[in-house]
Amino acid sequence: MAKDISIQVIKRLPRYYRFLTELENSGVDKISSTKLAEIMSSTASQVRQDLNCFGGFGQQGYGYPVSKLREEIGKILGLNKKHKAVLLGAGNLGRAIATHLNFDSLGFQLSAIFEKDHRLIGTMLRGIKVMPDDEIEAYVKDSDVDTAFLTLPKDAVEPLIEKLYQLGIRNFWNFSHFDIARKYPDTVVENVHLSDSLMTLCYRINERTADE
Amino acid sequence: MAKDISIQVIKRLPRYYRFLTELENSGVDKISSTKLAEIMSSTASQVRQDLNCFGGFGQQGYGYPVSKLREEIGKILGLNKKHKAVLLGAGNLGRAIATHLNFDSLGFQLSAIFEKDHRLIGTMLRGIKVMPDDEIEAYVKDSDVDTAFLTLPKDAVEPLIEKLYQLGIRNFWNFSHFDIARKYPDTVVENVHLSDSLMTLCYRINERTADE
DNA sequence: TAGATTGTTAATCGATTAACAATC
DNA sequence: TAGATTGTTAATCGATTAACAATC
Repeated sequence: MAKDISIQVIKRLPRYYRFLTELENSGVDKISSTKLAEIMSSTASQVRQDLNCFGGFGQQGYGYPVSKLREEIGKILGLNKKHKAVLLGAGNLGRAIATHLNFDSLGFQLSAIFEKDHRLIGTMLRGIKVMPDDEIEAYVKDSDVDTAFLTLPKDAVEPLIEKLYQLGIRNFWNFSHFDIARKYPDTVVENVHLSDSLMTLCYRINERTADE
Repeated sequence: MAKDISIQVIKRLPRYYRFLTELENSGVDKISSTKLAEIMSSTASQVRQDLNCFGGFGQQGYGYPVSKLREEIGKILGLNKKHKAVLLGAGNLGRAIATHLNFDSLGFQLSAIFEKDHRLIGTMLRGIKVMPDDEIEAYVKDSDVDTAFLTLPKDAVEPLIEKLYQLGIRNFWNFSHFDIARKYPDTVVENVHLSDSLMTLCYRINERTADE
């Protein structure tokens, strides 16, 4: 189906979706590529190119219908799906994710949480009881989990990842520095490297200061 | 100084840095662009182009000295600097960041933490006492803080951001959905949008599944 | 010296931007 | 109809890849 949309376009879709949601909530019902570009810090040309990758959602002489466009982008992203996911790690980061994100509207269903630390086992997060991490295998075997969220340090992910792979999990939201995609090329891995982001910030601050 | 290095190159630097650190720790003392490319899931050409943006760190016929290269990239990123930063929000996400990241080696010094929730005020994080958020102004005025880490929701950032700007803070590590750069074009903003990342994962999972 | 591997220029590829005809 | 704005093709720009001379 998808005729090779570039990753750059894909990475912009969540932002379109986010801004369109805001527009819809503030009662705006149509928007031009020019206005949308302004919000996106982009150009009208790029907006039209991006949206036309997926079909003509606009109307000439009028613009794009906000609500419809938002819905379409949601469908393209597949947010209506419910990929069953397990969260590994109920430390601060795991808890932040479990409590702040609304998985149901992001294409996932968080179905279980596992943790090694005994003090955290049995506590509740978003109505889900934190389970001991040696029960992962039994749990995943009996369910159709296809995704794992990894909020564990690299050292903890390393010995665990093979088991997850064997259990058939192929999709990873990875906060650790373990390079999953390199070891398992047939997986889908979205990395969130917070320290990389901070280093980039550092560079950009210094660059700006140097310019003056 | 910096002669307009593209953002793509900059975003790769933290990864080079990370892998070079690993190589150094495992006792490797030289590496070729070919080997480094393999680790980076890149090409030898790109590695050489990237590194040559900043000068000739390699030696023909030999390769790149791991330790030296790592050090140089650290300098380019400015990790030796210590930008004074305050963390706003000591919820799960704020605590995760405060406890997991080693700011000192990432170009920053976390100097204070502020929070609204009374139950968290007075608790310690990494040796720093969480302060009430109405003391931000007095604190920043007397210090040379130039950076803020924002782990608050959009609604909390919105009324706060003007104050931070007035206090002279121009650098933001922003976890909220508030669009700082759009309102204040003369700031440096590094956004971490976790939900965008998750939506991208969702798309890529569906795309992969559709291909089969 | 011969072999290896960089530094750097040139070629290719892809993404962004511009332009404009189509059309609401 | 006239005005506005999309859809889409063409032009430009920049990034990646390839090639090879320089050199350790």
